[in-house]
Amino acid sequence: MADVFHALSSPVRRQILKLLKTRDMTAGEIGDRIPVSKSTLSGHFNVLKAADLVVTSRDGTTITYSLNTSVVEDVLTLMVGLLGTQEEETRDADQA
Amino acid sequence: MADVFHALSSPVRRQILKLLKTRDMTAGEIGDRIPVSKSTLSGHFNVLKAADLVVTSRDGTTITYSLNTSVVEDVLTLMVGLLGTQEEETRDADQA
DNA sequence: TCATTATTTCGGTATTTAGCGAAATAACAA
DNA sequence: TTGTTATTTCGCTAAATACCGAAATAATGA
Repeated sequence: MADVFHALSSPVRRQILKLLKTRDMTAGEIGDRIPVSKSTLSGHFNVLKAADLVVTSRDGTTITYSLNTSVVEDVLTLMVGLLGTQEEETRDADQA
Repeated sequence: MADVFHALSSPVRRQILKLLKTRDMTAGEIGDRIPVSKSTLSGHFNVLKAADLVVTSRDGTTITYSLNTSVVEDVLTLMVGLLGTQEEETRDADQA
């Protein structure tokens, strides 16, 4: 449960969590919604995984990310929703 | 309420908040308890102020820092207590 | 005004972080 | 085996952050 705070300190990572709050998504789907290279996104995934905020499951070549539903995580997503992903968000696709 | 998450991402800043949760303190008192230079600490104070997590009041030459008690802040300090300041904390004086 | 105490601002360096494109890995189908 | 799609790892650069000591600012008392 090491660096949850650090994981949450990035607007991009908060947006990833926000997307995953609506439903599970593959790395590619997330990539379609967040304007950042795949490699950069992969780095963010690693941070989120290290913080235990997301879990993955592989199905063939695609990897699906899901929020790690746990007590701590509940509190955190509550906060994400409470405070928004950031003042003016990265928001490039919120509902898409 | 801009970067609360960023403010919380530093172990030193989380420890400052933890200290202030017990009582208000002057910059000097906090300096006595956290092993970091006064100038560095001052930088951390700025981050905490920018995030609206602390407020100050001057009395002569001393400046006292207090937690900014507000709805958001309540949730946050709750989290700080819940998760600790970090795995192995900076903790050099918790009760001192 | 000069000295004293408390705190901040000012250079400066070192570490961390975010970002990229290209190459590597993984799973599978032909 | 070759090819295709999905994702990650590997250098790399640029920007942000943490840290320090020294100088500057602020408030006050002698």
